[in-house]
Amino acid sequence: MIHDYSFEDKVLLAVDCIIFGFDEEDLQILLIKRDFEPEKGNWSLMGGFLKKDEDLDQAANRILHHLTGINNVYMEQLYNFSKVNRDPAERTLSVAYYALINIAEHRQELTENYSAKWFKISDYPSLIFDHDQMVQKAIARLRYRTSTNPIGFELLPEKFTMRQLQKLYETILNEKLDKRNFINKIKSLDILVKLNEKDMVSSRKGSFLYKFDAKKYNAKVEEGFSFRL
Amino acid sequence: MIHDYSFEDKVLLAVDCIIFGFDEEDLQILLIKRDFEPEKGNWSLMGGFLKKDEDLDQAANRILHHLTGINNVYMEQLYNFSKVNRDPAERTLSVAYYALINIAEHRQELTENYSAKWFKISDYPSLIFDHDQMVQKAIARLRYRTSTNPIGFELLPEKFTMRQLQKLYETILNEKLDKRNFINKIKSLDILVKLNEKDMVSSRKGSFLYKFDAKKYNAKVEEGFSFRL
DNA sequence: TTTATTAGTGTAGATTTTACACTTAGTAAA
DNA sequence: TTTACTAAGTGTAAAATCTACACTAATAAA
Repeated sequence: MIHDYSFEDKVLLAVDCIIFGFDEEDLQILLIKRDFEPEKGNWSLMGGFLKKDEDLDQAANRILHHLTGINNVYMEQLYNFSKVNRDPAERTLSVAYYALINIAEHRQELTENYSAKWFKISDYPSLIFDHDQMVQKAIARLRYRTSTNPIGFELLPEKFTMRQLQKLYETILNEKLDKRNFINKIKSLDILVKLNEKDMVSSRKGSFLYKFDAKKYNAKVEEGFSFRL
Repeated sequence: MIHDYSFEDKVLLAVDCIIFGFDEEDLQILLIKRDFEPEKGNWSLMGGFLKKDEDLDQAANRILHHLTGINNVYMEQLYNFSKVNRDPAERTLSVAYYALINIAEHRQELTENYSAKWFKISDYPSLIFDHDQMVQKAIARLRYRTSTNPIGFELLPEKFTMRQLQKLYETILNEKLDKRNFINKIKSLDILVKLNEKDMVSSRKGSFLYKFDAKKYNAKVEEGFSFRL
């Protein structure tokens, strides 16, 4: 039984972020080229180290903000990766977080001020250390989470079309969905508001825009409703 | 961009284990009375600190074995708890793991050699630090995991009756299940073997014993089967 | 031999999921 | 202004799954 903490080993704790975006057709992740050794010049998740006066959520937000200028997005802790030699330079553990970004809203700030680059999930370079494993685990978690919570909307503009939403789920779940069945399902959930506004980009006819109604959703949850796609 | 790791803060990393058992009627957790300050004399999860030459899975197994004599059980990393003042004595983070134990098989060694005690999930003392939160999160994860993976069997003896299995799921999911529907569902999964043996304890008639057929399950998974209860 | 107790079994109705094809609205080109 | 083009939008029948429900069977103890 341990009494005196001072005999215990301390470790460096990194926080690495899998940042997801969605752009019309593809689920994407935001990567940076590492500019220091080891693995200098190779692609990497965004990361940093936990400081002693912050918790992990704060660290993840700080790191995301520092490297991208982005604030206030959906983030969730994923897993603590701890293999002894995962970082050849020194013993570090890394707590992975994933974040959901609305690409369109943040494209400017990202490309103007930071050296990050978006890659399609279906075709991204291999990453340093165990970062590939982190991405795979993040995708699995994202699949589960988007099926049980209405967080997919975080990846879309505030106003979106049914086709965008469907395409998003198809991409995340990696399966083709039937248009009518999908719309019927979504409508039956009754957590969207249909706007009197059309998106005219995707077709001549134009398609109606919808918004996620968070207030309605929360009220329904109070009454026992649970989202399930 | 960080270059020299030596300027970064290091932290103490604890590993705490939520150890689940199941005993006829109730889901239980194994707790110990803390015998050092702070919070001496209060009930606590089993924990210890990560050593620099082991990964978290190893640490969790070592701690479990050291405090209970138990080896080779199902364990899964849960979450990394990191609130700055969660341990008033010193800044520590804690990675929670949960374990599934077949109580009957381990009762002897536990009560003979160690000072741990089983408590019903429905009625256990309040715990030190953020350990109550850990337990709640572990229950939620257990609920999800047992619905999507055949790990419930880890909590039962190798040979078990349908009623035991049903009672187990009822307890974990916290809802009453219909006997016939449950059995039909389980049978349709086709991953159990019925033995020519009866358990005569629970009734005069006796009830047939079953075993989980891991080989068959794995073969089915290969072919695209997925467990879902 | 009777009694008491839990094990074990099937089905009809309700609900949910799936598969599937044509019309409409609007733009752009002729 | 007519025509052609493109993606949006809509409903239903069949299949699959889920749910509710009650009696008989086997055995040990009295």
